[in-house]
Amino acid sequence: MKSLSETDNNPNVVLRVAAPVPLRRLFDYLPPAGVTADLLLPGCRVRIPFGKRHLIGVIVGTPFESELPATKLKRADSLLDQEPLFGEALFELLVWSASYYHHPPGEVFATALPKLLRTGSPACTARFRLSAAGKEVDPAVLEKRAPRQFEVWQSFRQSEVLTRDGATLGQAARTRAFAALHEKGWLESAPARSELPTAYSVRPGPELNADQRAAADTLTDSSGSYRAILLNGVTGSGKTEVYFEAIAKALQRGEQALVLVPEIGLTPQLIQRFRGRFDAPVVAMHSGLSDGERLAAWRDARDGRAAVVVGTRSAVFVPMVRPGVIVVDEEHDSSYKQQDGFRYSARDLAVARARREDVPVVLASATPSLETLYNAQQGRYLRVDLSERPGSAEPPSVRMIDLRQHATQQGLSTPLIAAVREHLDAGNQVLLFLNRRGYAPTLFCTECGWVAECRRCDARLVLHQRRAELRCHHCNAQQAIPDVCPNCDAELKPVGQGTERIEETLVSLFPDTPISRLDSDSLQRRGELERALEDIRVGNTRLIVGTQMLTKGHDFPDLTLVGIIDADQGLFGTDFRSNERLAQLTVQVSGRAGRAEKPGTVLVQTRYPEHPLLEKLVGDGYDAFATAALAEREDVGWPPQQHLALLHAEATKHDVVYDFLHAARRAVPRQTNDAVRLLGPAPAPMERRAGRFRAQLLLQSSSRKALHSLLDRCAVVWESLSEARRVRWALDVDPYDLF
DNA sequence: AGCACGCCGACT
DNA sequence: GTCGGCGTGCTC
Repeated sequence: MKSLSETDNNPNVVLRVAAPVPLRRLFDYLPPAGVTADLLLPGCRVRIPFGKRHLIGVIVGTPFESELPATKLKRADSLLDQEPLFGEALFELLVWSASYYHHPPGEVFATALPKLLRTGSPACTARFRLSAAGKEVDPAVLEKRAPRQFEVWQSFRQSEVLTRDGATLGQAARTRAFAALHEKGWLESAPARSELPTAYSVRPGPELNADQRAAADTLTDSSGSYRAILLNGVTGSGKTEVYFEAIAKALQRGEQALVLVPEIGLTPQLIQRFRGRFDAPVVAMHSGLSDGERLAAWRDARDGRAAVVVGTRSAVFVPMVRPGVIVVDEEHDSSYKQQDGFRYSARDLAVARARREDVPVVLASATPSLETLYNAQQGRYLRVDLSERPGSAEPPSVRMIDLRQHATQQGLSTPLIAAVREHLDAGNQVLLFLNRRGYAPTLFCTECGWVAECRRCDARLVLHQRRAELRCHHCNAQQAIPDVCPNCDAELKPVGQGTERIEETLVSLFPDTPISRLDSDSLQRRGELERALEDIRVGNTRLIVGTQMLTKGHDFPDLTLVGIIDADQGLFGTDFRSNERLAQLTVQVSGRAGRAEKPGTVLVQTRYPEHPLLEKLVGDGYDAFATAALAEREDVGWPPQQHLALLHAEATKHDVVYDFLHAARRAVPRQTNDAVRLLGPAPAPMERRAGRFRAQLLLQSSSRKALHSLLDRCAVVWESLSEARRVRWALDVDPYDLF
């Protein structure tokens, strides 16, 4: 029998690996054959045998021994990286997020990595140069025999060291020629480049007004160490210019900037704006990238080739050699919360990352989330306000229209119609906002009361006149519009209004006015939104109706009137966040109204003008609304003062959902104190959706610590319940909504 | 999650 | 007689 030291060159090291499986534990392995312990660094990928298959996991630790007997340990297949994929701060953030969100660590790492890295692509851009043999090649012969190879060979001779994509020629030809040269041994690997620029170049920015200057100075004063800053500025106050200033300062020190933007905010125009301001490489990371593009952007960020990374939610996990500042634009936007799988908040993780990287983080919004306002109130974030609207004298005047007092025509009240006419006659533009697509939300039988309902959801089918169909907005099912009531053959009537119907009404009321509807139905193809916005910008479109798509976007130069067609949807929503969302939408849409010489007007239609939160919002503005809303949240025990976690489950069979949730509740140990309240199991606000029954168990606590210590103990138990196998379940820490 | 094993129903 | 349904166990 051979001694241990002969069979194993590092007997004392065990690899603790996060494997990409939905299990809340780590797996121990022996190091791959022939790999010395000093190469096995946390953050490197390893290929591992796992049951009958082979997976790629991430090393999270290298303890001296495993809790398991050595005989149980398998040997890892191979080490994929020579250096960790993440910097120390980012690595720690990932480990911490797995525990904070009580999510399987392997899935957390998998979420943080581009697909190609999950499947084994090299993390470093391989670099090559001509080998000794390659230099000996007779150019004339090669040129004659293989002109393509010659061309690639030439480019290597000129620049000495190149990446695979550095040579000339088109992609396919280049790859083939490259492979041929490599095959012949004429190319060899070159060492990785390590030098970083000491500064990225920046163009001079526009002149800032006093307000902006002061804000920008506060931001730049915070550079070099962690600080969370709420940059609160009304629409048009020039927030972007202010954080651009902070980015510029970072770039000048040779530091990178990470900018998170909402999903719909990352437009080519925005990227252009960044490229215009910074004369340094700007890379975009969003869902539209191919796998290859995504990996390239990831590598550029990690190696410091990218000075600025602008990305959506998942970009919060992009490694950067030398981060200098993190910005979260429109921090209140709900797209920062991932709603499936690893349910993280990119905004919250941006703050957590900034702390670990020891850099400032800027949360920018005209309508900050109540969480962020609360954090500012508590002194955890520094609040910086931008009150001025540069070049614009006055904020728009906001008034309510009491729908109980006025006649309406398809949802448009007489005073609203009169105001629209007045503003159009004055040569201005008008925008009407309604967060409901389609023609009518209900198709109703006038005789028997039948309504068209989705077979797979607890929801009504929405009538889409233009497409001549009934459509479910929750599962996307569609069907033909029946001519008569399927129940009693009587006439069917559309009830209520969607944007399509408002557009129709406007066409009949204002036949000579160019009208445009902006929602996801009217803008199916790429580029249509851009064209529609351009038509508005140059003034071809005078009257606009649309959904929340209108909250973001361009300047509408002649827009002087904004109408909120139905504020009541958000007033009594099932969700604790619905009034916050209503306020944010209203303020964001209203922000489009009014420019320098043309003050704006906002009209809000409601049946509840005396609703206290609406009154605050309309009368005193967003801040006053937020103060009142925060007080209300405190009274009822919702976030941000208290903390929530939601155990959500769904399945095609009703009973298995509740069986699981009851078992989960029973598995919660009796608390010594009742620091955590358990609510449910209760049906989700829409119990049946896309053919599945959905229910949830809500955990609520005033103590984050108590909530998390309960989850620490319970998550692994829930995971192992036999009932858990029959449902799709998810644990959502800090849920955004209670769907 | 994925993959194996094991135990009961309608089929060549 | 077997092909295959999904309940259950396991993954270092």
